[in-house]
Amino acid sequence: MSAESSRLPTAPARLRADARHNRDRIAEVARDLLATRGLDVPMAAIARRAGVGIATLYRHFPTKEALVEVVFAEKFAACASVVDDALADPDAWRGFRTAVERVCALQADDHGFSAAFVAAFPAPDARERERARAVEGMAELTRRAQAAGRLRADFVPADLALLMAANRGVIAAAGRAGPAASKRLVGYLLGAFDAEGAGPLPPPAPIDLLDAVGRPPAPPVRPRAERGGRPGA
Amino acid sequence: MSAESSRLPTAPARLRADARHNRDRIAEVARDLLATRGLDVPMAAIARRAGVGIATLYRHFPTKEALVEVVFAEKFAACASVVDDALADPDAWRGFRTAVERVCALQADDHGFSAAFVAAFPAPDARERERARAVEGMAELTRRAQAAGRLRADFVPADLALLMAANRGVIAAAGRAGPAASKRLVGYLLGAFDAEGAGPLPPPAPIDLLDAVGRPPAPPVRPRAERGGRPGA
DNA sequence: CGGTAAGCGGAGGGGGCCATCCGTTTGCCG
DNA sequence: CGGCAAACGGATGGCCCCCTCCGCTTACCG
Repeated sequence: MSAESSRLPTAPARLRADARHNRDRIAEVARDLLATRGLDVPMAAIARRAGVGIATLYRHFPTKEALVEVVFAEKFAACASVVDDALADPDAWRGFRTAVERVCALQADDHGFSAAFVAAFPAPDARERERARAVEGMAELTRRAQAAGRLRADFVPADLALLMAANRGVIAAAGRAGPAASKRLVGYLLGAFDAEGAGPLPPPAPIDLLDAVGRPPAPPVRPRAERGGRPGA
Repeated sequence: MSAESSRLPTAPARLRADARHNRDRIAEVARDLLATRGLDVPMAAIARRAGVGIATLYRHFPTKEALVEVVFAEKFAACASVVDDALADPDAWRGFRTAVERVCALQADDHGFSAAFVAAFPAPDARERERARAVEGMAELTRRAQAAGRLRADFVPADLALLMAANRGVIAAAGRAGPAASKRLVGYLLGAFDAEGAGPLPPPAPIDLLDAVGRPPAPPVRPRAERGGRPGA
């Protein structure tokens, strides 16, 4: 955990003070916008809100992928540490349950997280290994919880992917209510996974059917030209 | 159910034979491509595959929205009739369960369906009323199933939206395995909804975590220019 | 069979996005 | 305080998408 991870070997390690400041500001803004509006946010928007030109943004992060990778690195780490915590729990079922809840909460708190979890991009090897370790950790939690007899026997690790995919869908649909909706979904599914039957449930979240089923991502205002009347006139 | 629904009042009711043929072919191709590749499929792709020019496509369907609306009209109807069937079932819980299963299956069979359910667009009034009726029908199924004591009391109609959103996420993530993954998710959730505890479960579907969490929609080949070495050459 | 309008196809306008180029400004070191 | 390289920013190119315009073809009707 040194203050700053190593940089590309060819790049100069020292940045001018203003450059460093801009870089940090860009990362900060990107974190916010990516979490709020997802991966679709244009680079130009990030640059503008950071108060820098587009060129500056691209100088610090040669591609959008690179920016996303950097921004979500910490989320990765959080995810991995959640799994580690869970593995340390002596109660296998509680460990499994809290790991699921916390990972799903990470997903819900950050619109871009899911999409960037694997970064969608090649992903550096180090990150890739970290991811693999987290996945293996979840599989281990699954085995333990099943051995403890609390997780139903027909549960398979792929069901975790199912869960996360479902969670992703709910978050995308619920908008502002994402975290609440996610909690309720997870509550239902953990109940379904539990060999001993259902427990209490998080409260319902106001999620609309239109959203559930696929309202367009962001139809703010479409002042497109009139149509209908032929151009004749 | 006349052979052809009424047309716009200003448009000529009679089409030339070739025009009619082309229109049908376009609709057919659009059905296929929208179901397979989702709403993102470009109009040009539809036109090309239908063997017509882009202008022809736009002459028959003045906007992409209009095309999607027409193409998914029948899916709407199928959805509504599923609810009607379920309402006719004397066993309230079975009606609820099969309605959920069948609607989710509709979603799974057609990538574009979710996104087009409300068409994302204003949607004609008739369609809008149909949709509202279906929603009300589902709410009624919910009440009956709860009255029968088989659906847990803390279930709320919004949980149906939750379910469909989750289903949407799973389908988007599972790709080819969408229908299987959807079935398993629905199996879990119906188990969680059931006041009497879990039943048997559909088999697991091979869904990868990368997909669950947000692999890019379609990264076929990106032969983009090299980067990495600074432009300094 | 011939005239006419309905129908056709492709080029291109307009917009959004990612990424780059180049003239200008500015922090840094002596 | 002066000079230089590092850093800046806006304009720009390329790509993809939706949609429209316009000259040519072809089905239909008398």
